[in-house]
Amino acid sequence: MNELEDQEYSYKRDISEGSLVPLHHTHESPRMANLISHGMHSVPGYSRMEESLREDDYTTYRILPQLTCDPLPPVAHFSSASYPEYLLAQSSHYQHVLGQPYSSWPSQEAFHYGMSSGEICRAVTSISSDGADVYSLEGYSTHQGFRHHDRNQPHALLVSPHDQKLPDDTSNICQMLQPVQVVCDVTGGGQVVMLNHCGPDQIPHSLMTDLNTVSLPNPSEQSCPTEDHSPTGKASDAGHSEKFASTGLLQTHKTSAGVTFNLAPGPYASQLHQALCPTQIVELEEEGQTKGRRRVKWEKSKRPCNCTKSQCLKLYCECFANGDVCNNCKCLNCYNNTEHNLERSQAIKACLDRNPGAFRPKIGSRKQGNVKGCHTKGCNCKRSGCLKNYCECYEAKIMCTSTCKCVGCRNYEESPSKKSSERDRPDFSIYYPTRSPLVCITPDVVEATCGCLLAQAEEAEKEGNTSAHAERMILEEFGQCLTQIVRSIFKSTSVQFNE
DNA sequence: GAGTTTGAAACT
DNA sequence: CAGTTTCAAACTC
Repeated sequence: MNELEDQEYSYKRDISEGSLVPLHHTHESPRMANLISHGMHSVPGYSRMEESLREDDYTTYRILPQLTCDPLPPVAHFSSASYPEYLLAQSSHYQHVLGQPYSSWPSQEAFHYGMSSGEICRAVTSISSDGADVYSLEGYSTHQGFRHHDRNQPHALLVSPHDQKLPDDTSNICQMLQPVQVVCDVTGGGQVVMLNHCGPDQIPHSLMTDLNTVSLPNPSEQSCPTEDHSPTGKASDAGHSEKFASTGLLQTHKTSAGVTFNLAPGPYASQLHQALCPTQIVELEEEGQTKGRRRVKWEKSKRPCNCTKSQCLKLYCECFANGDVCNNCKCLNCYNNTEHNLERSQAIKACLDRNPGAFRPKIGSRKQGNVKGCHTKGCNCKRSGCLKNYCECYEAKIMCTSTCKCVGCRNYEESPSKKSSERDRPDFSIYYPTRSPLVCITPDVVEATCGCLLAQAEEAEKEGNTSAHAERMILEEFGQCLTQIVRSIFKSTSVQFNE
């Protein structure tokens, strides 16, 4: 088997215990109580809930998948992202080699439940009372048994001590210790992201119907000489936790029973979730099947960077900004790889210190009427008219909005310049978000109008036009601005506007 | 492919 | 927070 084949992953069709869905209930949690009262049978694929232990005021519930009789629905799908490497600063899972079922699976595969997991999500979030939208829970388990650890650590979950058993039989790899992280986004329609530290061998086949992933790093770049391939993966995970803890991105906790678990702080969990947005997901090509295994090939679509001075450790680097390690790039002196984990982690931390939302997608979630969402910060273009790819809004195929601070913007609905631009642009028909209607002439509108006029004056000057021609251009621009303002006002009041 | 332009990110 | 510098992508020739 060559190295390329080593990159391919095989997936076992069957596991006896399935993926983990840690749920927790405290007596203070009416949401969980409500969930229980309505029965967890509504959770697809999970039909049996057991009360496993009772300690202090807390009760741990365990949901065991019954894959044989309650398969997960066909809509279920996973996606994965490489961003979690930021969270856990581990070497890549892409080193996993077929035929070594006990080799560690040191990095994280982010498995995103696109299934109707609202119930699961609500259950998970019910452990916390801090009102956050995104929760990140991490621990180790074979039997899905997490329990609340500390009242002061609402996110902290601990695995039951009995889950530390390791298998005697190599064929029974699902009995292995299964480190799992659950990220739950309440605002995302009840999405649950599970980060399996273990190999995809342990993913139920029924969950593999629509598997997506991000780019596959080159094994040579991903290799980590210090990586531990011990059968249990415990040493690796512990090491990774330490590395991670050193970056401040992950807290490592230990139970009285000696069981360790990791906890990613909420903000990073949020970014992790957002890193799973479809824009960063590429196709996974299924190559074929062998007995009980799926063999897949990961396809890379990430655009290579050409950084020369940033060491690919600043947001100038697209790979870094997207949460990817550089792979097949043309960059020089690159540190955005697992060989420079320390530098990379420090750089990530520095970016997050500067801007906690640094790794969040710039294109926010869709809003009313918008097909593709809007730029969260808005652009600041001055000379491109927002009709070139310099403009982040234009590049993302979205209209500029009132959030933008651009000057001389043409990237709005029905802009004459934009119309001609659209003709040269493929797939433009798929986006028709509307510019936020300006229902009155606010100072912002005045400022924007003046900006347009100034831009037009600059353009006239640049073209060496006569003052009369420049004047005419500016007046025409003013007319366009007025037309736009009036049209927006009429549109917002649903009154027909005839030019 | 080299040089220029552009605007985001980083820095002061 | 504003102004300046750095940077890499987009663009032009």
